[in-house]
Amino acid sequence: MTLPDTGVRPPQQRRSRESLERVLHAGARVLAEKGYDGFTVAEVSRAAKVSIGSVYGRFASKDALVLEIHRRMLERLSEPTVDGVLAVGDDPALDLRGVVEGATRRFADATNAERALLRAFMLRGPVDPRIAGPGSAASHAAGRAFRTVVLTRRDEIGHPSPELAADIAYRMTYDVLSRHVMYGPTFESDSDHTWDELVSELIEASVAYLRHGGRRAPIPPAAVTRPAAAM
Amino acid sequence: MTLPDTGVRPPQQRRSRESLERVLHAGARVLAEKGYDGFTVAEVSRAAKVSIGSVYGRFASKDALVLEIHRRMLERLSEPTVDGVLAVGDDPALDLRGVVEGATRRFADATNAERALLRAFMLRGPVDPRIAGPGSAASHAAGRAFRTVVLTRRDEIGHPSPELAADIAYRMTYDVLSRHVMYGPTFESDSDHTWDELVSELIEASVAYLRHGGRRAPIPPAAVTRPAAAM
Amino acid sequence: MTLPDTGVRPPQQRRSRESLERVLHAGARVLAEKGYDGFTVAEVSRAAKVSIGSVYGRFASKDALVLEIHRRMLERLSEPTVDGVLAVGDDPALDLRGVVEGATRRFADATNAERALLRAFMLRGPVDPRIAGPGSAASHAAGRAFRTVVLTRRDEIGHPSPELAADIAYRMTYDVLSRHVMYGPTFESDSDHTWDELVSELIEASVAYLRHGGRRAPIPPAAVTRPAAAM
Amino acid sequence: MTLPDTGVRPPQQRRSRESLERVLHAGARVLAEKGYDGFTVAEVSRAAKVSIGSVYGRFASKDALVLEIHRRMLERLSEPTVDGVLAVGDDPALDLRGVVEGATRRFADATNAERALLRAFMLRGPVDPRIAGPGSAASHAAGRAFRTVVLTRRDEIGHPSPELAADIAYRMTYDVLSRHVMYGPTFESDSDHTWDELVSELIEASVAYLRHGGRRAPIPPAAVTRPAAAM
DNA sequence: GATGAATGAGGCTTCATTCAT
DNA sequence: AATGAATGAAGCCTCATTCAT
Repeated sequence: MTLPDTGVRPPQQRRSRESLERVLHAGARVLAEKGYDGFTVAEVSRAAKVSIGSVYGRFASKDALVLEIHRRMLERLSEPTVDGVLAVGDDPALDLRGVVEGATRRFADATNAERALLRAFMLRGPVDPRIAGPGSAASHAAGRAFRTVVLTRRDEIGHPSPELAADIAYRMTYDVLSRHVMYGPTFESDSDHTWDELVSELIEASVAYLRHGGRRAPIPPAAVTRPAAAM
Repeated sequence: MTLPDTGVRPPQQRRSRESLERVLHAGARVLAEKGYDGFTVAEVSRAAKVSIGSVYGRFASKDALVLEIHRRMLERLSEPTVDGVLAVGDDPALDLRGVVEGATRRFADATNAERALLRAFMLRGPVDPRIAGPGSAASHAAGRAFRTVVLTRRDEIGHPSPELAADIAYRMTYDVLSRHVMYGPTFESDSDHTWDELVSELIEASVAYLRHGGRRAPIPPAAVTRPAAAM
Repeated sequence: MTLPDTGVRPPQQRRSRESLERVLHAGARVLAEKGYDGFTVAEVSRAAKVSIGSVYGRFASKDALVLEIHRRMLERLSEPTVDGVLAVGDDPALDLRGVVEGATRRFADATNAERALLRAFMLRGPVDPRIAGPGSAASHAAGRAFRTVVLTRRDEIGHPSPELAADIAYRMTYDVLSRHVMYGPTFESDSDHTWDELVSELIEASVAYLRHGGRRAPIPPAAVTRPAAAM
Repeated sequence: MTLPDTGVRPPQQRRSRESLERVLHAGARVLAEKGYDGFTVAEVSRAAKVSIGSVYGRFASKDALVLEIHRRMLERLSEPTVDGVLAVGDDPALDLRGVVEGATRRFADATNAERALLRAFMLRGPVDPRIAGPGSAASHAAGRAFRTVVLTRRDEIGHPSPELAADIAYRMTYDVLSRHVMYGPTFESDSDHTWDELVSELIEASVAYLRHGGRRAPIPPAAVTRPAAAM
């Protein structure tokens, strides 16, 4: 995944590299704490203890700074997530539940690690395609990895279209966790699940859906629904 | 659910009431078409063909206008959704799949009907608690209805905590559909499902999860996983 | 000559028209007194005793204001000049000197009337084609009028190419007077001629050049130079 | 002609002198290519491949650099022009036309050689007296030389005030050529004369004006104006 | 009441100049 | 001396809100 140029002015001295990092960290902090609306150049310059001119010495514009913060966050996030998820598939001891659990937890951990920044960018994405584009690309990559891993246990999948099911399972996971990041634990529903509970149940839901999801014509619903009752 | 005062100045005359409605509709249109960033008082006044002064004659502030548009959207959305969802539970012919399908489709239809406005408010919510509060309350109400209905088919639920499962199923539905509304069909994953496909699979996933989700100690995973194989 | 849209926002109330004029006059004053460099929106707003926002209520941008001031100056200048110059040609009593004198004086008077503003715009033209374009067009129109009038006395013109000579005569007049406007009376040369002296001599020079300018092979220079001496 | 101190810091070492020259040349290039607006210290430092600090090591301020570039341009321009023009007067074989032609061509060549820089400074002069002053002085010197030479052929001058006529002729030449330099060939008038054509016609105009210009009392205007008609 | 003009704080950006390294 | 990073005043522009008509 190639990320676009974000208008960063390459530093030539040590002092300048330090200040560039100071600005980036301060910017991320401001973004995380005050959101995109509170992210003004003056505020960043204050937080970084650097003059406004200095910010512009490193970044072509406010947008360039935002995009670079975003780019770096994705860099921290994307490759490790993809690699981590793919690695799960390599353990032959794991059944479908095992790989779903592994992949989901890796993904959830990565997401959780960048909660605060992700929140700001997820709210900005729909307004700015330069955020949405790379963000979406990173999610696509993670989704491909998730599907790849899940489909290695294809024989355990009962859903008539394993590809579709794997995709939907990824979306459910991505969307529930994203929403948790954006709005907190109790927005949609008043029961306050911890992040770990949420993750655990998403795993359960994915596994159940992959195994049993999708209406299959030949099997009468009742039979599918209550196999245990038949025993 | 009590909604807070939103700073609307009660109109005294018929002409006033008409102009108030014009402003509200134009405001909703602007919000839907140009997003929160494009929602300026001047733009609304233009769209409503009403003077800026008149807007302030009806609403104490720009925020008051936004909140009132939000309040009305929730009004259109909330009660019908809750009632619709609850009504599903009253049909004794429906099994668990039936009620999940009915409840999910009612909810999805309602959400879809307000896509454009919802999009703007969902992006605003995390920044403004006066949006998030009522929005969350409305979602809570819908969630309660969903759970209530689903739990009427409690005997079909295999998940060890039916309440938890019903809550999670609602969240999955809410979050996947919300994200679709906010970011479009291909943000998280590159396969482009239609709204209806998405809804159908969410139903499948919810049903599978409710029936089979949740690890239960006594039952060895393999047995649960592949009952069909035993046949 | 059609002038381009300059980004003026049409006023709808009397109050607003007044303020528009106030801004335009103040802007012209600032431009005349402090030059283009001193022409800041804040300065204009101060001079017009109007808020900065008000300026932007009338004009889309600082540039739009400048262009409108320019447009109006050209409007005051161009048509009257062209008409005045052309009218000179209609007097049958005038010989070549007469029409050159009339045309030159009309032109000079018009130029002199807008000295201060012309100065600012002449310095801005080379940097901004939106100034140079209409300015040049206005000069072209005046030049055409000048040539038209002069060429009605074609039989008095000794220059082998009357069209060329008329054009050059116009340029000399335009350029000397423009430079006087831009730099004052003593820039190029230390003798300090009044505007009227300058105009008178430009007339003399034009007449002499039209009558006797251009080397013609058959006529020996001496003969051309001093016909009077032959008498 | 004494030129003022321009704030140049005298270089002590060879390396310094070289860098000073680099800055001056780069500055002139930037001024010529991007105009005064594009002339920023950062741009010059880039063009000169010298640090900003070094620029300030050589010149007290941006203005000091500009003034020094100006001073040097005048140095290249002024003396050679004056000497060249004066030399023309020494050739006894030349009549009035001859000296006017010689002086004008020397002057035009010199002007043309510095077109690009002259353009920038001519636009700056009216704003900055430290540019206008020396520039004017140089022009005065050239004007004096021009008049001196022309007046050596005083007996061929028909104008009642030869001094005035010589001065005006110089102004016409200076102003037409300057304007050409500043605005290009077609600003005032749409016919596009080459530089050489322009120079040739300026010579014709000057000669004609010197010989025949100026109304003389004894000769009745009508007689002068329309001798042909009398025949 | 209705209109839309007026206000001005606050946001982004540039660039001459200073100064630590 | 040389480097280029740091500084901050000053410029342009937007927009929520007020207020004269």
